[in-house]
Amino acid sequence: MAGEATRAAILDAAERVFADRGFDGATMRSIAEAAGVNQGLIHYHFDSKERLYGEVFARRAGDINDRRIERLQWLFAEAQPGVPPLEKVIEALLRPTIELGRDPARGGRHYAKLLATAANATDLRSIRLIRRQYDGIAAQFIDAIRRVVPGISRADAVWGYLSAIGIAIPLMARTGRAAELSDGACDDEDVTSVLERTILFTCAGLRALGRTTDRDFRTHPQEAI
Amino acid sequence: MAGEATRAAILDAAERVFADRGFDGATMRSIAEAAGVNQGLIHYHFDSKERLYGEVFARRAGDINDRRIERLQWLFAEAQPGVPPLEKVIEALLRPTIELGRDPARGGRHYAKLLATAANATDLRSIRLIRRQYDGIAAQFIDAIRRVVPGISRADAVWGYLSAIGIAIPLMARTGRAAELSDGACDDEDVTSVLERTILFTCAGLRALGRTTDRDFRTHPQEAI
DNA sequence: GTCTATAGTTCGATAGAC
DNA sequence: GTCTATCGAACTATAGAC
Repeated sequence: MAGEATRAAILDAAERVFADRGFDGATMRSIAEAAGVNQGLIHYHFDSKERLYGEVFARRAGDINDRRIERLQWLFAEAQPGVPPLEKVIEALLRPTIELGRDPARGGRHYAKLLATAANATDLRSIRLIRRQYDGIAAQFIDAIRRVVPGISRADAVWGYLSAIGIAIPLMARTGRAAELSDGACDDEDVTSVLERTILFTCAGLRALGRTTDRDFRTHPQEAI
Repeated sequence: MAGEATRAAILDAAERVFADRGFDGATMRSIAEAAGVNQGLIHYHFDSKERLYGEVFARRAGDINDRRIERLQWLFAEAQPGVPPLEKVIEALLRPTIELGRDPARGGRHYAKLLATAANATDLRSIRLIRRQYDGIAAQFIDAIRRVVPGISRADAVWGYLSAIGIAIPLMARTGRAAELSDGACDDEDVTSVLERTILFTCAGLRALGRTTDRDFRTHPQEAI
């Protein structure tokens, strides 16, 4: 059954081309060329460009989110009857994606670029796609943050979650911007170092939100800034 | 001289259409229609789609960055011989963009969406464009962070700056995701509230980076996480 | 399943009247 | 400056042979 291998080759090629040029910038011709097949065959396997795009996401997102949830549930199970440290929760959220973008063996690097682009894109197609794939996991981690950070409000847990994701997204894309702005002092590629700094930064931010209630903001807006 | 008004109308329309559909998704036809002019006139004023895109960015980026630098220099001048609080520095960085995206009177909302999309895009066109417009300001704020956060390394200042920007970018786009994930508890549109939380979160993260040196990371990677 | 060939659109850009 | 009209190229998708 050569069909499955062909499907995978097309998905790999599409992932790479979509990552480099975006949905509208990518062409079925260039994807076909990159996959070493002809254009008609892509339509045979995936119907339309739109569906192909969706399948590229679905293939990876399921895997990553499974690993995140697995880590998260294991953390809470092991910490019974207490709760795990915040650092571990944030690590469970961020490590799978950061690692995927830096895995030299697999094509995940391209998916990481693609996801980084789509996550902040404002066109309806991207927004719907991201929501479908990632809103479920967001709810679970927001809930976990609330259980682990004492005194944090629901709203602050949501803001904190979105901040963590906001920090992590450009890291996934490995733009090399940190290395550039630091004349090489920052190493984009070092998973351990990147992850440690991100976790440190994010947890400090979340705990600060937990220490400050909403009423403080509203009552003393001038002093709060 | 109706030419200038026409130019502005085309730029406004292009800003809106590019923000909604991206560079490749936007068409010269749709921009012309949105501007109330014909397609040929756009080429008369801006030569090509590529140049039009560049001019849309240049028009706003200069203005925003001027306001950021103005605030920053004023802060340091006023604090002499000391330095201003970190909170003020981060506010100077973030307020102009957050406000622009929420200004109901001007078209800045569309530019904010456009910038959010381009900032994390991985195609070469977007990367070059962002670097040209924003690398200069980045260097100045990284320098300011180093002067204001005691004990922070240059690398951590760069990571911290990029984290702050990473958090702010999705806020600019006003996707409504926070409101959605919190069942309305978070208000994306409230500039004051968004800015206060972001500043609180970011400053806590930066100070945490300042307290932890690089050597700690490398020596005890297990405990650090 | 995989190919070639092409239909049917839509694109960016230009020529030329006014 | 602004318009109409259109060129040539590129696009997605499909039809049909093998």
